[in-house]
Amino acid sequence: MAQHPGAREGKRPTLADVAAYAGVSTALVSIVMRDAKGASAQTRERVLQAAKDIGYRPDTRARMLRRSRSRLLGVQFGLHNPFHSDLVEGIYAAAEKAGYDVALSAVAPSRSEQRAVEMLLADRCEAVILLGPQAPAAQLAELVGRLPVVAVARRLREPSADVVRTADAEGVRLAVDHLVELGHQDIVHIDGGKAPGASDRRRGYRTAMRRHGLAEHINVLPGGLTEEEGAAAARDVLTTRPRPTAVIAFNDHCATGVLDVFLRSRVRVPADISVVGFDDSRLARLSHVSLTTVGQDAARIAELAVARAVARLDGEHVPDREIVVPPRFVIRRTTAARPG
Amino acid sequence: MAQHPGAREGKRPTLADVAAYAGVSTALVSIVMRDAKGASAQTRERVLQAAKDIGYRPDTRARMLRRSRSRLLGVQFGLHNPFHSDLVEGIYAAAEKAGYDVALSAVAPSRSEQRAVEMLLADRCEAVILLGPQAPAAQLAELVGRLPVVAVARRLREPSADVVRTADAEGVRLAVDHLVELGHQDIVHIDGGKAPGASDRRRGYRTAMRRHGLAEHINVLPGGLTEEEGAAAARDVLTTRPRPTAVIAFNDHCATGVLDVFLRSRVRVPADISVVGFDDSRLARLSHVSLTTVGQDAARIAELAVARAVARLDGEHVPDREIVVPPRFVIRRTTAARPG
DNA sequence: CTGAAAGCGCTAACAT
DNA sequence: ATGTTAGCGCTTTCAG
Repeated sequence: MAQHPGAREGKRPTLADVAAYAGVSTALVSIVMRDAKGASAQTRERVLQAAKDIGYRPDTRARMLRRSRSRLLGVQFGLHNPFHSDLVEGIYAAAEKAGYDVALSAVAPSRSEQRAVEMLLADRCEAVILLGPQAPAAQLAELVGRLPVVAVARRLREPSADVVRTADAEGVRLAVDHLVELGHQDIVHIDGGKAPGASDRRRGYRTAMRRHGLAEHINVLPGGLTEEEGAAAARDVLTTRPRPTAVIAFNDHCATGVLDVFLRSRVRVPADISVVGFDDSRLARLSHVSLTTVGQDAARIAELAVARAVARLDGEHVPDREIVVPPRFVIRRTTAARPG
Repeated sequence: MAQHPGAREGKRPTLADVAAYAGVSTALVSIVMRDAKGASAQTRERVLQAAKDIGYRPDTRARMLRRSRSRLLGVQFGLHNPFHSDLVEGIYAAAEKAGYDVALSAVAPSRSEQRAVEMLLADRCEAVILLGPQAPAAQLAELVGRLPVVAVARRLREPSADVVRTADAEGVRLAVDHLVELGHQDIVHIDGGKAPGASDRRRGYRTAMRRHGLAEHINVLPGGLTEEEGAAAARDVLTTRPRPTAVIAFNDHCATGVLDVFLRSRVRVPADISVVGFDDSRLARLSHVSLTTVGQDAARIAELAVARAVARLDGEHVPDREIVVPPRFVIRRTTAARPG
């Protein structure tokens, strides 16, 4: 026996039902449901009770349709990316404050960015926020032609879309400064290949090293975004002579892989070698990891991205396409003075 | 200068616009857009071209409204839960095959299950799939009164909702069997407290131990779902005398915390002590982790959950409320023969 | 403060 | 094969 016989056609209660039940007009019910003014406290009460009685819930779709505004912010995010999860959480909060709903569309190995964005468009989102988009600039530009687009954590050279990102280069500079202060010279960078932000971080590393007169110690090892790639690179580090005394990894995940390999190889962190991550994700904060890292302020970035999207929708004058958020350097327990 | 002047009021092209442009009726355009029959190949071509020319995209909401079916499956998931990410990916795929769209609603520290479900209801999802819901049974039952509900990875004693879950108890039994075969006796279980599945896994552990005549070796340590909690429990393990030779952790995350502490304490895995996880998440598969674990088949669970939701919507006769998916035991490199 | 009525963009009968 | 038309559930003037 089906529990929801004809769930397909099942008519949920509508405004009209509530109106009939409460003995008022649909318009009045609408007013009450929207918390608009124009109804006496008494009527309001009665309508609310009626709605509750018959289990009425406003229909977002009909509402959107009528208002010809969806008040919907589309968010494209990497399903398996913890940093994106943090951002999404912040976006939910910021959007609510701004009076917008959020439509999520995930990108995964089996679901392309293209598809993800299509859904968002079909849902009539008024603007989209793309987290770490990999789409070619041309494609983004085309999208910008249709609606406001905010790209997060992705640099664009001729920004067609708005961009909110962390000052990647500066973040790495902070890391280098910190390590140099601790006496390190042989500081190696495990990079992120062509991931968003990777080239900036490489550049920041090289610049900072040079500024400290450590040009000859510059050493960029190919890495990646995953623990696996970090682990592989860490093995390279261990065979490098002279052996580096400090490692700046592309991100926290990568750094975790590095730590793991060092641990297994009886290389002590931070006594023998210091390790710095990037993101200040949950991972870095785990007490047994306690990773020194460059913090990206997910909450702030999320807030700014939403604010920017809303500003565009409100037709405000927006001076700059790009918002660069300064990183915070978080010193924990994986960095220490150079050994010896 | 705003790039989207009046983006608010900006009228996107509608069916009528396409119709006018192509010089046909809206009905015909509708037919073409839905790929329904009733239009000549020639007209079809012309309409499609017109749509492309003026950048038309069907409006999902209006479509839903009119069809009085949304063909929308609501999915509630834990934003920071990697296993849920795997499930979501599978659900996208399965839903598409079944001709449904997916509406995602995340649960996070700052966003309760209650809120998440509210959104799904407001969006007029026809059915909801809840991943690892923590809501009390009564609340679920109430929800079931409104629409078909499939709870994934959560046991219900008097299932009001449909349930798709892994045979947790059996999974742990497989782990115990494996360890006993390797000669282990002092096998400790780090549990998951009141997380979904935790009590089943505890029970499975106790039962299996007893069946092997190891009742006196039963030892359940309070743990949790996170690396942090796993790490804390691992410290307990190290102070237990006689020291256990094997650990079955609540899940892979927890096991990772355990591994980390062991590594730091110079306790070799698997030479000194064996470790087993649960989930077979990405984490377990990382080459440098290579965790022996009890695999939950995310793809299959996702598929079954969608199938069940669709079956309910189709008013099919469904014999059982509960679908229990057998676990796969995955032997990697964290288990070995008992030392000595 | 309340009600009647006109659509929002689309689909599905029903005509032609 | 194509056009006409009546709503889906809601919001929003505009009159009472």
